[in-house]
Amino acid sequence: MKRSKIRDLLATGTPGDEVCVQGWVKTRRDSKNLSFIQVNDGSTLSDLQVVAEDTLDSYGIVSLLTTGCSVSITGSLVESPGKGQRYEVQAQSVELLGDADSETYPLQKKRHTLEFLRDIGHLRPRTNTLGAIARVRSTLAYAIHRFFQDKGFLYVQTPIITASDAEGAGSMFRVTTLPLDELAAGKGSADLEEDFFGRAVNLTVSGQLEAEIYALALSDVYTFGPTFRAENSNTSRHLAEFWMVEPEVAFCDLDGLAELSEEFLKYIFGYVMENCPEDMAFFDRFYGEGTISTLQGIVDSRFERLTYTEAIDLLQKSGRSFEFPVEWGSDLQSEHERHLTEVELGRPVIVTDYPAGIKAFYMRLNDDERTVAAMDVLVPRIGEIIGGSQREERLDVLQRRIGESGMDPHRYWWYLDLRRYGTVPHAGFGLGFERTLQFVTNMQNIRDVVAFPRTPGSAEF
RNA sequence: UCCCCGGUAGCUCAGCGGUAGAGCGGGCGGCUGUUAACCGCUAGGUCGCAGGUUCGAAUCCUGCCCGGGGAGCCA
Repeated sequence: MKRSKIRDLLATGTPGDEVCVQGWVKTRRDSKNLSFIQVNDGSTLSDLQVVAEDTLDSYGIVSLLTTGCSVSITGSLVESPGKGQRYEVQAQSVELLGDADSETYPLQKKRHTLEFLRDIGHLRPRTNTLGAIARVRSTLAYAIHRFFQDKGFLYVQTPIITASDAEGAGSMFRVTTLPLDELAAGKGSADLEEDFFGRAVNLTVSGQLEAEIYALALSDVYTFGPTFRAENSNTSRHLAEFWMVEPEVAFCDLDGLAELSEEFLKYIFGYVMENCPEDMAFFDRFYGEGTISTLQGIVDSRFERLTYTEAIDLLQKSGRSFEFPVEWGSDLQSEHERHLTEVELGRPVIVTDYPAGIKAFYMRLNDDERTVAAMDVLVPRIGEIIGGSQREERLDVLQRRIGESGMDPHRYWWYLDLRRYGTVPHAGFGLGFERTLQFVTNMQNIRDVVAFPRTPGSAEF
């Protein structure tokens, strides 16, 4: 008999159907002449309740089932007389596929802390929380592709190994085939020309520069791939390996980019709420009431627009004392960002036109020569969720900005060529995928919204 | 990297100088169309590691390791 997913059975099954379900036992409860087996197969948050009567040939097997066992069960789908579920399966046969010794199996039929679950990364996707995250994460990724594909954006795969030191954004992971053990032991000297690529290369910290190449040929593109930062940062919002979404749009200015980012966020949040209602209700219930209403509020609101200068003004007039001073020319701290979006406005805000001195060289210089056409999208509870800018498309200005940043223009020869030949106004932004997922699910620690977190000193699974 | 908090049974924690504890989970038994089931019994520990102080250290001190929260950096 063909196996059915529990999700499909609960959604479209009809009483009387002969079905086969396969999955993992969550719990088992015995009654006088029967046993209730909660089975989950990951297709949905809900368990399926299987009722096994002691007249079954395989009842001997049933009495051995413990949390974590994998099973294959055939029976008939019936309306459940009990509370808590509409349907259940009246078992005809129960097969044990894989045992799980209850003395040693780490997952118990009780709630575990997220910290403990991180230590058993190979088993934690079997929990309600990590399962829900996996489903929402997959749906969110799909929503992102769908949004851009529907708009005619091309999905481009930018390199993971790269020689371009994009924007000097922190430490990079070096990629090499040189014999590090021997070199460390003092045998021989490191010769870069002997290295695999004949030069120093690293794992990418951003696909933006390469995405610009394709935007300046195919108009609208986006990347969605892994990104690496070797920063020694130990926080609930940082990973050494994370995924980033980076649209790059030709013939687009800062206003157009702001419009795109607002439409984008509303779309993906709406898509997840519509397609993962059960998982989202779970997060709302167990990880903070208001998770859904906050998201819905964002979808329904009009994002506020503020220039950086106006934002500074607003913060200074707020009369509130901050740990870090508010003054024109220094970057907004997360306490400032959260005050703006949560207290002052109560909805998402797009802050634009930051001082040139605190932003990257490639951001387009405004006519006032003091600010650049940069934007951050700030949302309640998280702060910055998107950072982007209109790019500097004027060759002479870009050359000057590279020089002022103390960088070597020769290393950016191809980036400058894009301005030398057929340059056009263009703009793009970067969205941290895991941070977005954190925001959607209300998970407090980024290590719980990625399957296999890479953080300083930790890469077990 | 800096600041703060923590590491005791499988899990969550109490104990904070004088013989190692609870709840949950596990095992066994009872009861029951149950659903975080319920009731009883029971097993289970290098008190993170290494030094030190003390008659005596889970408890006090030092160093290290690991985890969490915050900061910086950012996405």
